[in-house]
Amino acid sequence: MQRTSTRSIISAKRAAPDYSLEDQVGFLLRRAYQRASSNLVDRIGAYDLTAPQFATLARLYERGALSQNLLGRLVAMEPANIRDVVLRLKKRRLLETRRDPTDKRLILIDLTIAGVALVEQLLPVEIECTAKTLAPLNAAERKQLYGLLSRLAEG
Amino acid sequence: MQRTSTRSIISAKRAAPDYSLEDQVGFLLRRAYQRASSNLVDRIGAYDLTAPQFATLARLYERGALSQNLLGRLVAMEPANIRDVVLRLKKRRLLETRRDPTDKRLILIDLTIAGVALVEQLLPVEIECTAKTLAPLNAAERKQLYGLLSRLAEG
DNA sequence: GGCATATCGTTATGATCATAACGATATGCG
DNA sequence: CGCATATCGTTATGATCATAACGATATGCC
Repeated sequence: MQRTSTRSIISAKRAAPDYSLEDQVGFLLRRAYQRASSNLVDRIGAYDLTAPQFATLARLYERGALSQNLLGRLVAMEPANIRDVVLRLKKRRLLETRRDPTDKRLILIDLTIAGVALVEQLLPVEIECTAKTLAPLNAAERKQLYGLLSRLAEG
Repeated sequence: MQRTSTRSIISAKRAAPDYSLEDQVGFLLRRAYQRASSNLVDRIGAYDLTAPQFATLARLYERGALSQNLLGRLVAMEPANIRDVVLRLKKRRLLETRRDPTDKRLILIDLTIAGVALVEQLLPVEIECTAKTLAPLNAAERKQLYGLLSRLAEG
């Protein structure tokens, strides 16, 4: 028999008619991202680089010098966050910063020679990691996934 | 004229033959997750709940009392992380904890009455948020996406 | 020129995340 | 029983994240 209690422990399972956590895109996306990150860190973690850090370096490699804010937008990071990433990479001398002479608000950021070398070394590794993450999918499915995710991200 | 310098600023754009950041699943997943989270926080942020917090509450609602570690596994969080989430939700009296009498290692966690009420209030909101995130996709595409993401997450 | 507005970078706060090391408790098996 | 092994929760460290508030600098427009 269940005794009446002032405590509020309620341990019954409940059925939510139309709801399941597994049906929420956010939850699926979070887990898939965990998997992708894990695959990447397994391979480039030895270089003490995280996925966002490598994305930052790769963007600079592709685009050349960029202002901090623009760089942030191009790797989907808020100003406060890209700042921290830049500081860490700068401390490791993978990139350098200088003031824009014509617009004193801007901090121009660019890879150092060491940064370029590291990116070039890790580009093929990153490609392998993506392949590993996508291993469960065939070519057609990968293409589908990319299209669907791009449309989601753009809203 | 470019003067020879000991500094290593290199601002040339570079073409990486087989690489594009946009082609890396991890990057796409990160941005899609940002979008999904943003949609959720827009709606349930007023309740001061984050997506992982709500996932935790929803899992407890669905399953009833769970040990902290098992709860963490069921919402894809490491022991150290689920601990912090539980502490925050406990402080707000949305869940309660007690020791398992037969296994002293375990902390059993369950929703309070207030927690149950909040979950029931927010379940339909969460469903709306998922719908909003999925808005760019039609029914068939949503089903595709779910299948693909599930296979990715499971590896 | 001068002022309203916008952009850039910074600071502060708080919540996720992953990882490694650790003590406490259970469990399996000889 | 006794010990090796496994599991649970904790602690510590460091990296992402988002948000809000703020000063400094540019820009647009009168």
